[in-house]
Amino acid sequence: MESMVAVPKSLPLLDAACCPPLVRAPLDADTAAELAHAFKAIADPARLRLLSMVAAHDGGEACVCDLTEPLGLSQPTVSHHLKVLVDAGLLTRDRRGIWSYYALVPGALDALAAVLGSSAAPAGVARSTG
Amino acid sequence: MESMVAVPKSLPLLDAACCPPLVRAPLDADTAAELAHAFKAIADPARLRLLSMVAAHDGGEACVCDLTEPLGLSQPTVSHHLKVLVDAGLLTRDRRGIWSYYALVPGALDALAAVLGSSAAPAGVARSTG
DNA sequence: GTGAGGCATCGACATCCGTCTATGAGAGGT
DNA sequence: ACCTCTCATAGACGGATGTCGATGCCTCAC
Repeated sequence: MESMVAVPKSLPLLDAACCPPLVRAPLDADTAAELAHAFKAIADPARLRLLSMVAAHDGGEACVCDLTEPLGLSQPTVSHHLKVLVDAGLLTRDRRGIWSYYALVPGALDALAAVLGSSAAPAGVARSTG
Repeated sequence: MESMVAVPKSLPLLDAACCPPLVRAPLDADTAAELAHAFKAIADPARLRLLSMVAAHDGGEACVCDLTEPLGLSQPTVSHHLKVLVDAGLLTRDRRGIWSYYALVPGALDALAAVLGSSAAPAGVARSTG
């Protein structure tokens, strides 16, 4: 059983947790599990580099062939990491011809940042005297 | 678990990466590894709950005895997770009497959030002189 | 139709990680 | 001095994770 593919949904937890950072109130077990799942997606050197490489690439998108060499990992491994990021709702996949172009999901990283930061939240998020 | 002694200090990587989020330029392997190490610390349900419970606790600090029961994990496991968070520079430990009080490191989570947020780098994260 | 190129999936392997029980180290009270 | 209480550490175990090579699928060119 592919235990890791059990996340077809995007990031509902971020919608629910966009405003109250985890420093405001204790997290329940379920919310913590979903948040941890999202953070696990970015808690890997290869995936962090993939995110930054995709974001910094020309046009804001990149195909696997653009990422394999600079990352120094095999093509299947890169595809695996990209799949994890897509499943986590952080990347989108757009297949054009024989190439798969990956791009950042706008606001996804910001949503994660909003959970962590009490003051680094995007505009509009209330900021209390914490 | 001392084999991961690569991060004995606070979060130097965050000082270096506070301004340029990962979406600005591709991360080098070394920076990515350090960032991943920091995110791994919070990429766990138990540790996320610990962070929130400590932050929301009376006085902004809590001892192990306050955290074990609501977390539903054994005391050694809780101590293990707290150690990971302390090693990651996210918590401080203050031993008073027979109790160990843990508290959030101010700005630590904000620094991590700043790495993620692209447009969430607003009028500058308040970085008190540390 | 046939071949070639790019990518996803499969299966396997080594390692890491979270959890437990058992035990050791300090501090405080009687 | 002794006991109790709190916490940290040690050792062990099962499951999750990152990586690879091999293979299959799909698209395009000829």
